Amino acid sequence: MNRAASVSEPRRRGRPPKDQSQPNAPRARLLRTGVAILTEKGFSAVGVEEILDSADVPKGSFYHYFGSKEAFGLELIDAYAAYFARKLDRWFDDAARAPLDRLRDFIADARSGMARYGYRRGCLVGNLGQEMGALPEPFRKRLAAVLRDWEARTARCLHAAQQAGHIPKDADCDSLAHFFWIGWEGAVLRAKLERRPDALDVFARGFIAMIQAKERVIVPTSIDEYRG
Amino acid sequence: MNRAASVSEPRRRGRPPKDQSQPNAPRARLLRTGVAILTEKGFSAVGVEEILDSADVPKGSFYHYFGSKEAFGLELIDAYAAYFARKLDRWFDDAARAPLDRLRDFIADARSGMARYGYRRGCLVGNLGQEMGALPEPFRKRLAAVLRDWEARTARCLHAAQQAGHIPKDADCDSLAHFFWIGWEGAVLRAKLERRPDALDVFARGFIAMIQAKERVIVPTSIDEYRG
DNA sequence: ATTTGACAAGACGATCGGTCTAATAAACCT
DNA sequence: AGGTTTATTAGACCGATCGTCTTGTCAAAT
Repeated sequence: MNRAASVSEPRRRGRPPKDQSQPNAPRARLLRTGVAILTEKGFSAVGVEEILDSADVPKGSFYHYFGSKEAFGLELIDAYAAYFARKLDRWFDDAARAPLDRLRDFIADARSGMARYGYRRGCLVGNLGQEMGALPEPFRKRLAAVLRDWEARTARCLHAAQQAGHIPKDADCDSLAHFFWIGWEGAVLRAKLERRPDALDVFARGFIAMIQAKERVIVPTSIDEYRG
Repeated sequence: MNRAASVSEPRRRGRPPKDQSQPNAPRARLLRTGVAILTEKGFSAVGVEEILDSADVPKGSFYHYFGSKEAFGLELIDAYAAYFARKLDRWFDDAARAPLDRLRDFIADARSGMARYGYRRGCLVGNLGQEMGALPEPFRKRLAAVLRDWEARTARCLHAAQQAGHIPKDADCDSLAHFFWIGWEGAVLRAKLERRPDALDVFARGFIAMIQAKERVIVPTSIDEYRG
């Protein structure tokens, strides 16, 4: 509707916009740096200028690319969610690996990702979640939706494991995925606080053992009303 | 050594300090409101003035009672830790209840505590943990120590359950307590994000089922090096 | 060359952050 | 009472931050 037929368009006049899809176009740099800084410090603690400086983008440009700090924050969430969804798919859809190994692979990757930055960076979603009280309302829905999306992807992986007979037939994979992300965010938080991976390991081990247990461990809760 | 014989002291000169042990002496009010506001918004997002206003303490007084915002924050952690430790003991040492019921009681209490404020307030420790990158270093050790303390109290309760035969003999209660607090902080975060208690319920149920499982679920990790 | 629109530079003012100094209040002492 | 000592408060201070805006430069189309 709004940008249809961009191909046969009679070519707009004036300076054409930079190809902002280039991975180091200013706009993309701002998003990348923004994610890096906010995963470490959160939203309220960081001023736009710090991001500008770090991304080497002139201050005058910020409000050319983004309408406000809030709008920037929302785009940051989207960018992070997209990046992370790709990552999840990369691990969870790797048909060459057994489903539960895919989960283990993801966990190992996340672990080494935290190690790479000295356990100083956490999860953007978890970070902003904690700040909810100080954040503009639109953030809430967005963050909650992102987590539900990750849970859905995780649940698919668990279903695959179930079909492969690696977790019990009667396990409720959706609830298990929900449990996983509740606890995993806690583990990331803890690892960041302690600057060591122990929490990640403890939670991951516990979870994997738990889903393989013969006895039913998660009582399926009424997912019915579990909607945004 | 330092404040010995305060009874027979020859009475100091000058205006005597207000009795700051009174629960609504300015200093105590500042700590109370500080906890309330920071559990909602975090540290960096909140200015001292907001706390002063809300506590009805004049701005000039702040640096009479506390050396800086940072010093105030540290005291806040202590106050919260003390408050919470009392709460834990109250539930976990209730000899009239079966050990696992004590855990359930604590969970129910925390749940209704969150409900009371519309799921807008989380856990001070979790909140500040997320902000680590933006917080002065001293906070880290303090927060980590608090969590270890809570874990130790929880482990005692689990040991009692073990002795009562309600959880398997070979369960590693320390590791289980560790697992609990990793995930519980995640659940509080999630509940705050979604403004609903579901995450608390899901995690609590899963955990309780898990610790009762006959199969060993948590592989005891090397707790050896697990020191501040 | 000139137009057009994409982008950059950096000042701006309002506001708010944490901190500090000077004033006031409340006891005590002689 | 009048002066001394200490507790508490009022409000100034200065630097930072946020979002905006004016001005300038650049690249392509005409």
